[in-house]
Amino acid sequence: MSKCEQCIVRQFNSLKHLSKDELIRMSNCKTSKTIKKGEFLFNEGEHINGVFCIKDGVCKVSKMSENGRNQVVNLIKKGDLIGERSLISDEVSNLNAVALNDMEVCFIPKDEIIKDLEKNPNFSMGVLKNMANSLKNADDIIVNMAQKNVKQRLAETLLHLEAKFGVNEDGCIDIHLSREDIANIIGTATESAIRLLSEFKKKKYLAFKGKDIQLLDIDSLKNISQGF
Amino acid sequence: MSKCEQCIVRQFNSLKHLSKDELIRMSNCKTSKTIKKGEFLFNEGEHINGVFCIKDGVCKVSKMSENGRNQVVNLIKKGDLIGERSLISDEVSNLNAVALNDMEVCFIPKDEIIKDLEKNPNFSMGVLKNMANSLKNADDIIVNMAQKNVKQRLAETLLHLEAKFGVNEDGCIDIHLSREDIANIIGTATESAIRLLSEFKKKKYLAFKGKDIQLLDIDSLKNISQGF
DNA sequence: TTAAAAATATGATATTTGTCATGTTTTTAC
DNA sequence: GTAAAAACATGACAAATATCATATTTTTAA
Repeated sequence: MSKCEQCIVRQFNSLKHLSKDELIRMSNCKTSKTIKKGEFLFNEGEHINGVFCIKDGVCKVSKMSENGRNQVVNLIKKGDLIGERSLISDEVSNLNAVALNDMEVCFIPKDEIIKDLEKNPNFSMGVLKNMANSLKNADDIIVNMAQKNVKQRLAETLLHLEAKFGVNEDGCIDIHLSREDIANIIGTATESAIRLLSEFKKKKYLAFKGKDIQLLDIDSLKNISQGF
Repeated sequence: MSKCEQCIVRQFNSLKHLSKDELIRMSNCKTSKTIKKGEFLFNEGEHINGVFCIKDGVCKVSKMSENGRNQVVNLIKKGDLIGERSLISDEVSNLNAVALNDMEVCFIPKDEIIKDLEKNPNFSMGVLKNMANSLKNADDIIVNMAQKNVKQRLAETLLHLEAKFGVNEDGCIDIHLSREDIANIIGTATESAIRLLSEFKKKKYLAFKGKDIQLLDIDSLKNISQGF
């Protein structure tokens, strides 16, 4: 089993604040898992009791609305931690997480990390900073959901996805999402998302390569996202 | 000037984890302020550099959307802390806060609190728990904004307001919000909010007393909020 | 490879919501 | 107390979006 103290992935999240000793202890109690595309990391209503550190792959974090539709609230990628909230509150998860492609993750049990959180102020400040940042993002998303129309949100989301996942050798946004996933991110019907993507394609703001999306006219998309 | 160690308000927020010594030091560097209805606690783009502890009154926390409309993301009341994020990141505020009625607040400078955060694990865990909770709420709001229609969101918001602020001697929700405020919470046009409130009134789900709102048929409102 | 299933696409239509106009009521400031 | 401003209210209409139907393409699994 790989060793946390030698793992580069931890450099990208709050685990970078842990000392070598703390990492060695963590290594001894963590478990590594492979999660296949489409499988769950965890489900709404489950006790997570630990933190997942994503070594590779991407998962979507979503929640069922009372209307019976699924809303994607976050995409988590290599280097991210997920489940930090389970460390802090004893409640069951309010979200579920599904792998969008094959993933390599490590699971670190809650009990182990809690000690570090209490003894290592650098680490707890790191976790706090991370949460503060997530909270700020969440506020921005709330404002966008509440105040922007579907077209604006689609443009915004496409720009955001390209910024977060970069482009592959084809120039396409380097993550494969179904049209339904995209609709569930922006909070609209799948048909509406498809229609608007077609419109954007017709206007040459983007192109489809296979099912992936290449952004062609960033400026226009920015303008649309801002309501011009 | 009143003393933090004798102030009951702190029992309602993470400051309850501070020791007597820490509170005495805090007392010596805090400032008390009276904020009149309609005045700002802070504005988008400002460096806050500290935390406000609300001794009395209510403020709305909002953010301008790129569309030029105001979105209320939170209501903060007696006992709450606001500005915790400023402790953790050095960025300017992304939100602004306006008093909805006359307020009594204490301002505690960042430098003072940072020390406690690093030295008192109970306190930092308390702040973490608080943030974790806010984050969970934010996720719920995102899902509601994205998946519920305006009528559902209005019903949901009315129930939420009554749960948070209780009812006064008239049986009305004990907070005065303008129709515009309500519209800015649910993310709709003021006219739409007014129209739906009138509809709810006509159907006897609620009544107006003066400008305040009394919920009459909680069950129906719950059903509406859930899409029935 | 091939049939079945899932995803994508698009039209037609109904519903929801926003916008503009206008009038009334309430609040504010002098 | 009164005039002006703000808040509330409602109608008419336009725009945005959801829903349902159906066809095509792509993916999956045997």
